[in-house]
Amino acid sequence: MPELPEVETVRRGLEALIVGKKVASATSDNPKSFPNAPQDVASFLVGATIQDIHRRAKLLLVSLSSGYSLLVHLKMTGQLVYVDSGVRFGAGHPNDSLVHELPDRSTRVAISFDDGSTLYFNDQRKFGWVRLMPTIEVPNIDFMKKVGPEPLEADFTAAQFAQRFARRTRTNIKAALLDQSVVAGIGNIYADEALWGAHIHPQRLVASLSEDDFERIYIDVRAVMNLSIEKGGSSNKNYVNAEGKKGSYMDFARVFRREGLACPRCGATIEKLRVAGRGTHICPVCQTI
DNA sequence: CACTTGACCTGTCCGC
DNA sequence: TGCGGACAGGTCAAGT
Repeated sequence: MPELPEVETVRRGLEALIVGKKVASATSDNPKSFPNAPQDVASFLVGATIQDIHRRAKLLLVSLSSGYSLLVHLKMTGQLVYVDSGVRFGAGHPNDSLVHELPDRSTRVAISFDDGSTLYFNDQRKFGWVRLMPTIEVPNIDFMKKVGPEPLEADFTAAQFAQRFARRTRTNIKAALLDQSVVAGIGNIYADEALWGAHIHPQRLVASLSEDDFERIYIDVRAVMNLSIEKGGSSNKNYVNAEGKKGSYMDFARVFRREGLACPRCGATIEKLRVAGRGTHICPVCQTI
């Protein structure tokens, strides 16, 4: 599911909804989804107050007054949905059949607050996870040491962006964009959207790209991600924000999941191929090898 | 090291 | 209507 814009949308929602709340109880039915739940929940989660919500790449970091943090990775189908009394999951979506009560069969973790509200971690495919660990240790985890820079930071330049690819010259640009250690937060949707914007074919070898090519990719990565955050992210299927509502970026997508439709720039028919093991969408006229 | 592929899971869709 | 296979927004652990 969620790439940087979706995780950032969830982060902003949670910031408004749960900061300052005190945890009353927490349950998990699936050890894979919350591995250290049994031993640490009672000691470091229950009774703690939510202090703030940060994001690094696609990872959410919820810091607690106990000195511990809750780390959440949504992977492909994870959702964090806050439910106040009386609010139903999916409410507000045009398709009424999506509206139902939580928890449901994809609920893996439920964290309840002392005001009666609950935060649900739902994850159909069980790839995502929640982990509790001391806040002071967070910067030392492998993820933090390996992950690349945040592409939307104001001081992140086109030259720095291009430099990050120096290590990945023998592969294609799509695989390199998806590599979280190069630049953080880009996933399958925004890789395709940005490469279309930059007129670059996803199978172009990194070594063949010019400074000018990198600058166009840099500009488009930032443009599509900023637009998506503004639109509340992309909802292909599972993604919803912290209030259970879908994002609308897919209404603005130019190539992603638009195979068979017209390229909005030249009118040619958009094609789907497989690059770096992922479904990949291109305009065969605008993007040539 | 850099690179590729398959695995992790559940659900849905598409062709027979 | 049923069944098998491909595929789905992301990482990992293996292999070369």
